[in-house]
Amino acid sequence: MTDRKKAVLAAIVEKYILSGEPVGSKALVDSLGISVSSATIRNEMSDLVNMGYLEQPHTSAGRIPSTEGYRYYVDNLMGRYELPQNEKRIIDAKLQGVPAESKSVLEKAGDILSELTNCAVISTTPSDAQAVIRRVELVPIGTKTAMIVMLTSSGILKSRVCRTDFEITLDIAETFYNIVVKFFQGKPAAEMSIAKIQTLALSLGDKSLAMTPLLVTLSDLASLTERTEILLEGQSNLLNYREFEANAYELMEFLRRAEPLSRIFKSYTEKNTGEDEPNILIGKENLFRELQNSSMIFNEYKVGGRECGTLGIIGPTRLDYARLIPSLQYLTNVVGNILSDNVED
Amino acid sequence: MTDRKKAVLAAIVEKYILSGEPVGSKALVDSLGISVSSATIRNEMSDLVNMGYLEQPHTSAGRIPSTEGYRYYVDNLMGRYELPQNEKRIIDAKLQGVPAESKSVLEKAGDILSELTNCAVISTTPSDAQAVIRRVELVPIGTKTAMIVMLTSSGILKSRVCRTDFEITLDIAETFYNIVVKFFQGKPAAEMSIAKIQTLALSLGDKSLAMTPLLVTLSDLASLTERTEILLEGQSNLLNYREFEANAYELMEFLRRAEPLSRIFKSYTEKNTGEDEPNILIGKENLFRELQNSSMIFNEYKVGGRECGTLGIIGPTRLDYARLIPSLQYLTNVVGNILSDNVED
DNA sequence: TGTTAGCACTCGAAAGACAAGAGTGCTAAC
DNA sequence: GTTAGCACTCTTGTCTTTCGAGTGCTAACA
Repeated sequence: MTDRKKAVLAAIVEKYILSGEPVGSKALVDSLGISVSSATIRNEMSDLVNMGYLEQPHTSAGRIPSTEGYRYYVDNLMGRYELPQNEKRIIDAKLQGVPAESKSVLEKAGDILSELTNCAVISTTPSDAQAVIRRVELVPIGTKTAMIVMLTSSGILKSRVCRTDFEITLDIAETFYNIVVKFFQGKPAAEMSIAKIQTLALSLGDKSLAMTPLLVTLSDLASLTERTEILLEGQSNLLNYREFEANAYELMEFLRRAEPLSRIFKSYTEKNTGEDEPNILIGKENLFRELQNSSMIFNEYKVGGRECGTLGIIGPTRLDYARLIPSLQYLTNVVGNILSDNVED
Repeated sequence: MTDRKKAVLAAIVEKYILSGEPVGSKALVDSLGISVSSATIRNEMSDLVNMGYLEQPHTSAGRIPSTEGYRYYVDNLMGRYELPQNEKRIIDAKLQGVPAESKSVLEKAGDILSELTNCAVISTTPSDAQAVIRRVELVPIGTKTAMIVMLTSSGILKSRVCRTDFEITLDIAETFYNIVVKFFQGKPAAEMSIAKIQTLALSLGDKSLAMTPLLVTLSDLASLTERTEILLEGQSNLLNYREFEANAYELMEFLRRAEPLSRIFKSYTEKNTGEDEPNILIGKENLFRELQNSSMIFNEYKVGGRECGTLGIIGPTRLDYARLIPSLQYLTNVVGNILSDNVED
């Protein structure tokens, strides 16, 4: 891989990212600084095709980068930028005053990022399989209705309304708190299986009937700390790319299903060696057929020093990787910081 | 408008709804029970064009219903169906076990409805300009963080996390509750303007600084009871209709903006004379350009006997009105009932 | 007066022909 | 190793032609 080949590949990738049209040798010579003829470049391009970095849609069209070409570009050729200060300030300003709930923060962050990138943005709400239950509150709403609020050590806050057939008396509330202190507080949320809850409820004698719905709701909440919810923003942006004209529906349905995405995220989160680099999946590197002419860039955000959620961009393979990565990185950082406030104190 | 004309119009509308292709005289004769020749039907069709109920895309194509044609069909010709019991049961089953929060209920309902109709579904969270604050709770989350939960007379439940720079002591909490009882409880949520809150906070002397964020959050919550949030489900369904091929992006962005939609809903809710009929807006009857080749069917759901939110379907003008209306009606009913449970007691 | 058969006419969609243009690959010369 | 030159390939756009579905009209009929 000579230096000139690298320059040619980089130029083709960048030109194609901008235009979406196959790049020809002549147009390339102009944009490339070097003063060589188009024929020379043609030879280089032909080599790059043989090496697998470029492909031609048909004989007489220009070349477009292959998955491998993008990969080489991203790994070796692409410049690394820092997001300029004023962009950062704009993002900060937009996130100002967003309600502290993780979902609101992520929705807003996704909104900002999708506008910034013209791509679809996916994010997962914080989840933590190791989370320990820190605090549980029972908030009376009506005589027979209460809201249960649960906070974990990792700052995950979940609440749900629970409706029962019995009056929630002070006595019931007290029993509930006793149980919480004895069996839940300080224990891993993952241990609160439905089965456990049910045996526990049975042991309560005459209070069992009234307590069961409360405990079941609490166990639901506990199980939510493991399960992530997937949020999707700016999907309509995808409609603006020629490459999705044919199968926009398929792609959007795939994104809506959410579950495969969370599988992808999870498998890469586990692999992750700890450094703050975003994961990049280009074109055919995606195992799901629906994503094979898309690229994803995703990055985990840290709440209280621990990775527990993901923010990602999905678009066509010709993403402007160099520009998007710093945006994504900054936003994951900011999101992590905002959500970490829940952990403090 | 002779009986036969009515039959012809109805048949054309129904055929077109099914196929999306202009309907010709010959094909029509077959599907129409009457034994007349295609020439006769052609005369009728020609009349219907003159009356404004049909239009032809070009001379040698079949006819398609105009906005007025659909309108006449919906108002006079369309059969009225009741949703069959087993469909109802399926819907009920799908809504079983959904968390009682209005947003979760509406999301699920939208999901069900969009799958049932192959359309996009929009819904608004309950809002009530006349709502009276029934109950407010301060839930400690951390030393400096609390969650404020507010319940209105109409069963609207809102909560938000509030982070302060001061420790939320028992004393502060007590002061908060005193203020709530004195100034908020039993009062209309709409009266809690920021200005009022600020003068109130100022009068608190040395506690003012600690109380302000709490009161501001509460006032935010109060203002949320008036403002509706718009939820959108199944938008990708729209991509399956030929009529949206060209401007899917425009339509989806319009739906995403949400605000114009809520204006539409509001203006029709006010007009509403009280009977439980869904509103139907067909094609050009929509004032927004982006909706002029779409139709909307929407219906208000009642919480505690009072209309306070909307559930609606958006699709191409050739909606299967007769089939969709009962589905929509049933779902608005069910949603209303589920959400009304929050009001009881 | 309403209905029908017959037929010329219209128009769009599909298929084919053709030219233009962009880009390539190869060869021979520098 | 580089370059100019040139024939070749393949797409895109335009134009024509053909085909067929569907209409509108007229004249005849019940």
